[in-house]
Amino acid sequence: VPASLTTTSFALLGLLAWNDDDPDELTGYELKRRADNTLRFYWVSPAMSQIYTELRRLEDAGAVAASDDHGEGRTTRRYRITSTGRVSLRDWLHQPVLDFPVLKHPIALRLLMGHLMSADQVAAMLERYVDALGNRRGELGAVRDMLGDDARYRYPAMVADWGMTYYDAEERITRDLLQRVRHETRRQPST
Amino acid sequence: VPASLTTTSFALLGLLAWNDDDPDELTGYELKRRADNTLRFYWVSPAMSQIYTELRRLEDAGAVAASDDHGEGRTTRRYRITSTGRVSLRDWLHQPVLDFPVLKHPIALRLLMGHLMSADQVAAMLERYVDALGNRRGELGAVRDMLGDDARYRYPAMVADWGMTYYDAEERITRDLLQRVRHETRRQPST
DNA sequence: ACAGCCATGTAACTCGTTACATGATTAC
DNA sequence: GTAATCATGTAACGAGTTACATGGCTGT
Repeated sequence: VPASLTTTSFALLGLLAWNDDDPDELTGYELKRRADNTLRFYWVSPAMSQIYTELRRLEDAGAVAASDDHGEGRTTRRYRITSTGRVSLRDWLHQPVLDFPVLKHPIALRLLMGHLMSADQVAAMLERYVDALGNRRGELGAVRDMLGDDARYRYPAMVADWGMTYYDAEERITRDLLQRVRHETRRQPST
Repeated sequence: VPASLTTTSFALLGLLAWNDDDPDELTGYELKRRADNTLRFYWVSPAMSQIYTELRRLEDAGAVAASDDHGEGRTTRRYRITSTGRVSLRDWLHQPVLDFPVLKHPIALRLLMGHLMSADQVAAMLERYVDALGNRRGELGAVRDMLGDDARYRYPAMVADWGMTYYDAEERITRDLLQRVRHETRRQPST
């Protein structure tokens, strides 16, 4: 018995609390897409199977309510947040944040062992990372554009801006490192 | 049977490959401290129990060799990287990096649901985060100072510089957000 | 004498993943 | 007709955590 809700549970619950007035009724599938547009950049976008598992847990906790939709043939379940769910979510938000952000940075990790690679290899790795950053930044930019300046999406927009600034900073740092690596290559040609 | 080595395995193996000439012989405990000074900031510093588990796995894979140290009374095991280990580590570094960095950012996550909090609460959260960032930045700064400009620690120093720049950028962004939240508070006093 | 650090390990458990299985609906 | 997308779930597994257990060594 999993007992209590995790941060990921609350993250998903938060996605169902987007609108105060006209509450969303989402399928697991739709919730996954919403997670891909938001959670992915600052947390984790859980696998589909995990989404369904969490929804079941949230339902057991009374935080969401499901309604089966026996349309024609296919049955879909739509979930909405309950008032109980809103209360727990607010309670959770009221608690002081204990954990510092965790970064799992495979490029930084490898750069730590740069002395085991050739300078060219390090440079190639960093260049590929700059490309990947550009892509990511583009994806987040698209999300940001979708949010517009609608007052309802003020906070999601703020977080998206945060993310974009972060990616910009990251690109700058990486380009600097690239120069540093290339510079030292020139001075000490071979490794 | 766990089969193959993970990124964390290679991260720890990399910590044992610090010096090419005079190879380190570390206990699990010492390895943990080294991880706390480096891996913690860009990857994860595994729990003690995990360190011992990984060392056993690396030993099974022939990547490290252990020597029992029956001093007086207490027996300690010291691990050093083997030539096989160096080869696997190099092989691993030669592979293209497939994964984009993963960020688990509890503050950004909560900010996403800012509309469920009072502006004061959001501001307080961000202020606490700025403090925490300062602490972290200080810790990393101490590590950076220890590395100095020794050519042997060039790459670790580069990564530490990266991290410090990152924390600086993060603090700037957070302060901006803080202003944005306070600004909108003035315009729309209560929530 | 006692706290705090050094040192090693096992056991239970949780989170989340991939792989598997199934099938309806929609667009071309 | 067939590929892509929508939709929902189960099963096996892996990585890593916390809790537990044990004990030596060091400084005050």
